[in-house]
Amino acid sequence: MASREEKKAQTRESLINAALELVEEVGSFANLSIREITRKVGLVPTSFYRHFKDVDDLGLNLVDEVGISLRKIIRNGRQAKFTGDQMIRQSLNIYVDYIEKNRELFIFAFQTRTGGPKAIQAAIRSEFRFFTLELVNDLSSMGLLPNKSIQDMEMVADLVVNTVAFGTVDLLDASISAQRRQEIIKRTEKQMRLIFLGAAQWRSKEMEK
Amino acid sequence: MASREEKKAQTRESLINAALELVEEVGSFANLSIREITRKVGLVPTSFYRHFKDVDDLGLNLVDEVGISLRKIIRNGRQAKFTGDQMIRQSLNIYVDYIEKNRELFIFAFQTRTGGPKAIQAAIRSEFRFFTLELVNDLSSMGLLPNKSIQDMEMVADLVVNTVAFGTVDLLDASISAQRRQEIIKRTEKQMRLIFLGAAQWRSKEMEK
DNA sequence: AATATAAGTGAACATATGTGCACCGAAATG
DNA sequence: CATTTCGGTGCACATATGTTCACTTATATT
Repeated sequence: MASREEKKAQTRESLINAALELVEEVGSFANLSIREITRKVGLVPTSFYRHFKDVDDLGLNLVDEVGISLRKIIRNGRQAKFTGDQMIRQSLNIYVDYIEKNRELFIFAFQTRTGGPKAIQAAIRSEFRFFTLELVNDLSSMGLLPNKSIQDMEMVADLVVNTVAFGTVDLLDASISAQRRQEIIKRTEKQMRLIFLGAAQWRSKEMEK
Repeated sequence: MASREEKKAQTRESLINAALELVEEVGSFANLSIREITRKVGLVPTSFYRHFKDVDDLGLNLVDEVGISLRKIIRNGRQAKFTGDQMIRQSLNIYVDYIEKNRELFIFAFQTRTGGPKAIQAAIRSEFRFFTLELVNDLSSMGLLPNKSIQDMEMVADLVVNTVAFGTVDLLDASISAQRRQEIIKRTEKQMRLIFLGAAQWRSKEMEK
């Protein structure tokens, strides 16, 4: 049977999941309430304090999960050695699969990036910053950004991350059709191709500041 | 002296401004309350109903203001005929000046784009969609995207808008230094240059789907 | 088997919210 | 000047919230 700490971990999970579902339903993390969350799980409000200090505390735990997810995506991308031409599409597919399996978590992530409690905003941004830096590593080790300064590599990686992020926001909208979904992915893929096309030519232009 | 309707318009403005300030302070539109807003203005809660049906109603009015602002930016950009090479920088400067003079409004805009009441989210996205389509017009009439299909022009315009939008989010952070501010602008400019560099080369690549 | 721990409970409180209603007084209207 | 309009007021109520505290009861520890 379940030990006490297993049981605890389990209701803790329930609380986190309830919070995520509410974020999607209500459309914002900012006004989640302890009572709302516990109600959804079928607990009494005071039980919440056995697991988290307050709602922001739970939020920071969500951010940690986002961080873990981002690292998994990077790892998956790395171990799947792609062939030059299909690399963009394949990487994108890995990413899309992953975020769709973690819909609510990424809705939370992209939402909290610009809204909600400042501490959580800062934490999320820090995770994305880390992700961007990892991408710089990968892009340069793959030889995709030859002869570029660190700043320029970061600039490109930043552009890539933001582009994909924006596509993601549309993609996570629950009410889109399968066709629209494909359009969004296609569009994002094109945008990434275009970025790398520009990046390949960048060196010369960089000078004329 | 002030007529009655002038007076009314004036307190209406106050309510809107108070709401915008609160959005910046608290970090989200989602949990603004009627009492909070009226308290800030120095009114009694019930007065709110003389101007808006509820907080979401006020929100939709804010979205309208965002729409107006975006149209002004487009217009400004159009009437300032730029020379090819400096075009990107000059357009960006116009934009940056404008959003910094309307800080709170754009914080609201970028925040509500992914969070908060769904109706408002939809309204904001619709405004940005319009902006993107206008940009398509401008880019093509400026001859910046020759020989491209409508879809591809939209794809590029979308990329430009999103890139600038992301830069904006960082830029509107109140606690950044003047130096950091310049870095962000510089980075965004580079990213736009890179995009147009890629766009110029796009035609050939487009085929190999 | 006796005891200690701690997840979940339930009642209670102070506090905050949305909103209806009757009211006031100054501006608009006739 | 008499009357109407209407932005702002003050009170009231129902409802929702965070958080405290003492409690139960199943699991761990001894």
